[in-house]
Amino acid sequence: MVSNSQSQDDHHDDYDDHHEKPHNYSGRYDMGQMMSTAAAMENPRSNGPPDPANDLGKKKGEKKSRKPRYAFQTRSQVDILDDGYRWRKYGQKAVKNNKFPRSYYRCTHQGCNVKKQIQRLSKDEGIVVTTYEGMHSHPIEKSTDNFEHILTQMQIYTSSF
DNA sequence: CGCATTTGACCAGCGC
DNA sequence: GCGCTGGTCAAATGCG
Repeated sequence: MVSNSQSQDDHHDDYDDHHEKPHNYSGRYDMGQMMSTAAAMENPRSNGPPDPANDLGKKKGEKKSRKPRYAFQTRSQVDILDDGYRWRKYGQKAVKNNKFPRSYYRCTHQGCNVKKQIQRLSKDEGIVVTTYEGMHSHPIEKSTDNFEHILTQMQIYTSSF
């Protein structure tokens, strides 16, 4: 898409930075298990015909939207904000209004489909916006006994305010 | 050896 | 109906 060096330099300027503060959560607790059984979620990608006679799939009874999204703005130099969970990067795309790429992370827990995306503000390179999608239904496996980490997070939150 | 990360390509949705 | 963007997956590679 960006490969084409055609029009893509004048429009695209809807820069809405109406980010919510760490205290503003507009959403209800919708367990992100909507796709837990996604084990059957196969991808008819490269291999076109996965199951020609298989028409039972696609039980899209659930709405793919309605996913609570929590955005947090943090002042940090690194985008790798460790919140105590294990994340696996599954993609990276560039944003139109941002010269910095956006990183997509996913929780590596079984049954935990929590997603997280980190993006930097082109306006303020020192600001990192972390958007969490879904909720964790498992304990943190990180050693919380490390006071240094706690202090780090405390500083982050303190800086945020 | 296992896991996490990287890049490219593909699909779906929406706009016009 | 076509084009475009965003988003996700898949395979390969590197590192511990």
